[in-house]
Amino acid sequence: MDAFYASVELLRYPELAGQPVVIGGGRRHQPVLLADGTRRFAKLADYAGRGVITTATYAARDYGVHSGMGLMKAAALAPQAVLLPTDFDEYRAYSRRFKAAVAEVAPVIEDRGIDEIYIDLSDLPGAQDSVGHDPFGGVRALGLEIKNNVRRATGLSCSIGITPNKLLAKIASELDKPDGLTLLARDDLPLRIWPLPVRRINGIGPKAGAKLKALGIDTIGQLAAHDPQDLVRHFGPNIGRWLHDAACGIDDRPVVVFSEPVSMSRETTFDRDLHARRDRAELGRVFTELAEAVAQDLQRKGYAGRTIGIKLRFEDFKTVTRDLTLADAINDAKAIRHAAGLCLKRVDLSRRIRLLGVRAGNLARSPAR
DNA sequence: TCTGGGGTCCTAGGACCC
DNA sequence: TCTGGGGTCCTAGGACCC
Repeated sequence: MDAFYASVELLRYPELAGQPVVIGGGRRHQPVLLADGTRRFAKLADYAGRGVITTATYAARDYGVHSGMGLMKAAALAPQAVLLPTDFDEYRAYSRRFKAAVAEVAPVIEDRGIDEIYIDLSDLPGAQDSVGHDPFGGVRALGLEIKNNVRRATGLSCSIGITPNKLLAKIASELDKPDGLTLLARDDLPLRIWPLPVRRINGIGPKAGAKLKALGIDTIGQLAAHDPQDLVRHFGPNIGRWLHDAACGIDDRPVVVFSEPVSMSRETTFDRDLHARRDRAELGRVFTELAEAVAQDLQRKGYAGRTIGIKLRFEDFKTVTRDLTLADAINDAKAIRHAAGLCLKRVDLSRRIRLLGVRAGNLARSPAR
């Protein structure tokens, strides 16, 4: 989906169309409905806190702001941009709608979070057809049908890449954003994929990107031309081989239509860093709330966790985790809080705490309450 | 003006067992 | 006193993604 959260907000506030809009932060900057029927929106410049951008409209991105950027930093770049609070319930509702609209056309879908999916078109009637002189006319028609269905159901645009595998589809879907439809065959690799920077490969993040750059590898083509043995030397056998395969467009991962969850967690960043002793009461209260939230999530979805863990981030941004595996899976708030408390005892709390989280892993199905 | 929240997967060392 | 090879489970941290 294109700029998903921002696009959903534009449906609600159409007067913001074309303007730089940024989504992020807490509840404190709701739009206010004025007596004359217009709305007053918060500006990025008004923000104070530790939030980050979850999504920015394309107009806002022109100012150099992007998702993940701290709102205070973004305010320096685009002070007049409109700031809206994140409304996950609304985005989840639109997420369900767009996925249902796709499923009407192509039901083999892999969920990749709230605004992304992989679709397997290979067994769909017409997928292999050519239309006129276009050998890929069949899949192009399918792509257009999916886009139309999504727009009809949600009013939103999406971008689609149709290729022989998931790796290439992900890259192709981003080549023509927004409202794109990009078709790519194996033969297109040298011309369309190899000139792109290695970071476009899903799975090459900041660390691997920097390491490749240090080796003189900037583009996917350079990665494909590089000696695989040398990549194995620098990245280990698994990542080394994967890097080279990916650059050559090789990817045989199937579209996975269902997978069991592995863990469920809740975490929160405090408005100010808390001290284990001086802020003991507040810390304890939040800790209990997080345990209760995890318990609720588990119960609502019908799971219990045998491993309970905590996460702390300190004022210097160093992050530690501790976990504890029990004899039996639990999803009761009191039991989770107790196990998490045992974990907390194993952490040195001399630094001030920025973030606290509670996690349940090793999940097993449990009757929903 | 530093850096959210919810996830997955991988690695590596140690305990423990046969 | 010094020593095998294979396996599983647990814990902690880190890279990466949406």
